[in-house]
Amino acid sequence: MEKQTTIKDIAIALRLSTSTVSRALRDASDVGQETRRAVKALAEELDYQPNKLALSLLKNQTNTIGVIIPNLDYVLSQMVRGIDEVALEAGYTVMVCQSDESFGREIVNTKRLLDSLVDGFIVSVSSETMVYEHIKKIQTKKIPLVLFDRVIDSINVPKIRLDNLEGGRLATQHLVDQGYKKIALLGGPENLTVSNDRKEGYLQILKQNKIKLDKNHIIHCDFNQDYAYIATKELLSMKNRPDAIFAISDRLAIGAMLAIKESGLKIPKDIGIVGFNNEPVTKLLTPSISSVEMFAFEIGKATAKM
Amino acid sequence: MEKQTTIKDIAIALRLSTSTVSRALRDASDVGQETRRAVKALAEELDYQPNKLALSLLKNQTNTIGVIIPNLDYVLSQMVRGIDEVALEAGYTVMVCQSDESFGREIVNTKRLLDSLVDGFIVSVSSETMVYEHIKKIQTKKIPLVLFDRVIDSINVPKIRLDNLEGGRLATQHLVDQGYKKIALLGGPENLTVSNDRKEGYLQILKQNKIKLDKNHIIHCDFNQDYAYIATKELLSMKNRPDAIFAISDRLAIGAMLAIKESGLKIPKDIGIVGFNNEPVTKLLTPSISSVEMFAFEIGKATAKM
DNA sequence: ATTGTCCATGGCAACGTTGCCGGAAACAAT
DNA sequence: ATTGTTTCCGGCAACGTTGCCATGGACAAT
Repeated sequence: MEKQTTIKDIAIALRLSTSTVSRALRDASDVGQETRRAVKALAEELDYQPNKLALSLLKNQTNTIGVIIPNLDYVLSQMVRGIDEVALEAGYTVMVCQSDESFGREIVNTKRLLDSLVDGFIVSVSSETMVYEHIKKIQTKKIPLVLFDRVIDSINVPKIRLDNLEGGRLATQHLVDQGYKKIALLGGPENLTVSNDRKEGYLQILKQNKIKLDKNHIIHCDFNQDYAYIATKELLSMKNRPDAIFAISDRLAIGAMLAIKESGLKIPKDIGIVGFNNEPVTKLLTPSISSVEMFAFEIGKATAKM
Repeated sequence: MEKQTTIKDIAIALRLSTSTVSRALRDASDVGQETRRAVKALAEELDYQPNKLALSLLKNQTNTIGVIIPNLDYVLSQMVRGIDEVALEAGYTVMVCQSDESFGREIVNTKRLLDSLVDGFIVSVSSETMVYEHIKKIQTKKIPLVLFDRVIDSINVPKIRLDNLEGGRLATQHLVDQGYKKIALLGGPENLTVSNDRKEGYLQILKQNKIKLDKNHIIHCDFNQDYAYIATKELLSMKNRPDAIFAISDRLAIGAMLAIKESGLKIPKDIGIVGFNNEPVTKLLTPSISSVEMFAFEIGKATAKM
């Protein structure tokens, strides 16, 4: 790392003071025509880049926003892309940290970003996260914070998420419409609002259609394809085997389909399935999982704007 | 954003000098037992966090590494996860920027990161990138740089990539072994080494097996599912229709399969297909695309270590 | 000739931290 | 009593930048 050319270098070369150079560079008033020209020319020649660190220190503002997400699956990637986009335009840079669904990592990440003095936080909590001290800490420091996708109800900040309740209703209704009667739910971790809202929608629709619920047909598992695979195997081996599955995310749906395929059952003849999230690959699946639309990219954009 | 408590605050409260407080906090020598205890206690109480900016300015070191990638598809996500992992352990934070396959964006991003004074760069160039001034600039500033996945041959820096040549050979051989004779290539942009190496492997295997090549069977397209879909349609409508397709990435393979499915042809009876990259969803496809294994995560780790 | 006004520029402090040097106090050795 | 050696601490500069105030010269108005 070579040392950058500084304002001082220019000042010395031109026998000026740093103040004058600073003003000349910023097109401020109170600078002579001639000097201004000279300064700018030399700056150009020496490839002068203002030192952001010094500025940040002075202004106590880093022009950086920290993003903490549990992973980089398709949906979140899209969101991040959206965030990135608006941040770029607004002159901010984003620091993305993955908690990898681990609570400990999430803590470390917030800590890091916190003392990197980011100007704002955008967080989607990990599935392990059940204690929110670290999040609250962000608040007490009065740093802007937005929660997205996975949201914590008990914390009072701007939140962005899908209408998961409605989504859950739609997905379930879709299966009901196709005539399935014993619809199982492949859910996420029980503490996640995303998952619970979708589940609530599912329950509502069952009730509305007077379908009796077999409690064994509700399985909670991690957001993990392999887990879903195992869970589905279990579902399929039940005496009262479900004839349809509502998987709370596409990733889970994929695990489920693998299990179904292996069991020799046919979709949708023997068993129906519906996912959530709308990853593009799902188009491929035979028959296509009817995923609920969700414009992650747009959502990311909206989040970042705040 | 509340103002952080500084070393000065502690100094004043304890009627000490900032130097002493600084030393006490860092467990340096030359500090009395008693003072040290007092300082640490107060620091704890006031929740003191050292200001990284000030430190960075002083040391001219930000403990940050910049990552520029064209997108966040499955493979790159995995790589980023790997990078993230080692960076975390090493006490670095990563700034991920997506160029979105746009040359302009890539330039802006490098510029941003450059004057954020990152300590190192990890770059995978966009598919549009054909001029490398911005990359060279990183070099002239003597900032550590590693190119990965998509690599530029003409630049002399550490590079990390798959053995794409061998990968291309394996994939093609796989199809040959299954008895296909007219193997088409669905390639990426022509300026990308990744793509070209795989293509080279493909050509080698055809030659080795004395399979004559129909030049029309080689199609270059963007790394884009829709484009692959169109290209495949074209392939399928040829007089001399290929009986197998080697898609240079899984994403392209998916596009191709969509087109095939629509045409009513059956895989693998009527037409064979093989992808690259090993996205996990490909397990699902009937029959599974035999993707060449690639441990993106490990690769990301290796990259970051350098 | 004195005063006032304007313009261009320089000087200094500040942001939060550390590194280096100097110095006071306490005590031991001469 | 002088000198030396510790031990603990404060002062100052520096990192690169900007904001504020001071200062000097030129020139016009009195």
